[in-house]
Amino acid sequence: MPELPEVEVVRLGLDPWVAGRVIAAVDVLHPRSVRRQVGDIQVELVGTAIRCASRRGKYLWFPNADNDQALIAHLGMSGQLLVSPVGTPDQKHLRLRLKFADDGPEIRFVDQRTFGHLLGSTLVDDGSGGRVPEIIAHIARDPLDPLFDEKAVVARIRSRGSEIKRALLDQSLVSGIGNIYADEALWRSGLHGGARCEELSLAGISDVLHYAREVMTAALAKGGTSFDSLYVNVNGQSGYFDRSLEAYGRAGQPCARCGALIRRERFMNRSSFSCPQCQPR
DNA sequence: CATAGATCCTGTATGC
DNA sequence: TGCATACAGGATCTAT
Repeated sequence: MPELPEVEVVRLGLDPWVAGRVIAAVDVLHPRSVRRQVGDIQVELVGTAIRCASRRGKYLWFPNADNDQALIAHLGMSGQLLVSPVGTPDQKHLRLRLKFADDGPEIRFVDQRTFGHLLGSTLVDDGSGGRVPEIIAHIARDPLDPLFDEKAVVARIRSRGSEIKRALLDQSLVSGIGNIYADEALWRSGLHGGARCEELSLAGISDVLHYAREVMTAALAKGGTSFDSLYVNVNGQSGYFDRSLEAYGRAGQPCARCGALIRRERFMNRSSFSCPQCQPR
């Protein structure tokens, strides 16, 4: 389940393999992986050089060096972007292949559950002198972004008429946080995800965001979180932050702070893990 | 407009 | 053993 740290690991791994390279072909092997693409993806991308690998929240994009277009990629739940030498046998769920004019290693999009996708997009002004793909202009800056405006985000969350966990997962408020890191940030805060935003103090919301940044930074330093082979870096290797999780996936195990048994609840059609003692409803 | 819920997908684990 | 069901969940779409 790639969230910000996992996507950043992928971005870091991809950057040296895409920067300056000219796309020679885009082989689409599964239509669902390009379901949001409107025009001909070949026409849009072939013959252009990639400038670098960029990221906001859980979205990646590769801006072209010579025009105002970019290739966007989202890993969804199970997407992988792998660097594969030409001739490497096709991976089981290979959905798309980027070939380059230098005949060097391909970038392959492998995605078991096909929640991920890629598409071309034009770049627009991001409001701070930078460029961002038009398609993801509604995605908020993430807590690791130097231009993340914490005060403004805290105020927006405070005025939300919903539970705090729902707000943390809303990528138009703050991006990059998914189910795992939301639960971890809430555990560190001692807040139950069902707490109403409008009943929290500004300082309390600020704390949750600090913890979110803290836990995602720690996860990034360990190469991200993965429970199985579905999340891997560009070399196919897994991160090992799962050993550091305090709440997520630990139902029935003792809370590291107080010893109470971590509980599991359903929320927004998915599992939430919390400590009944440290995080009362 | 803001918020809540349904929906897409496939491999693995579990229950009877 | 085999079949059915639950589960994992990000972001978009639809409904209220």
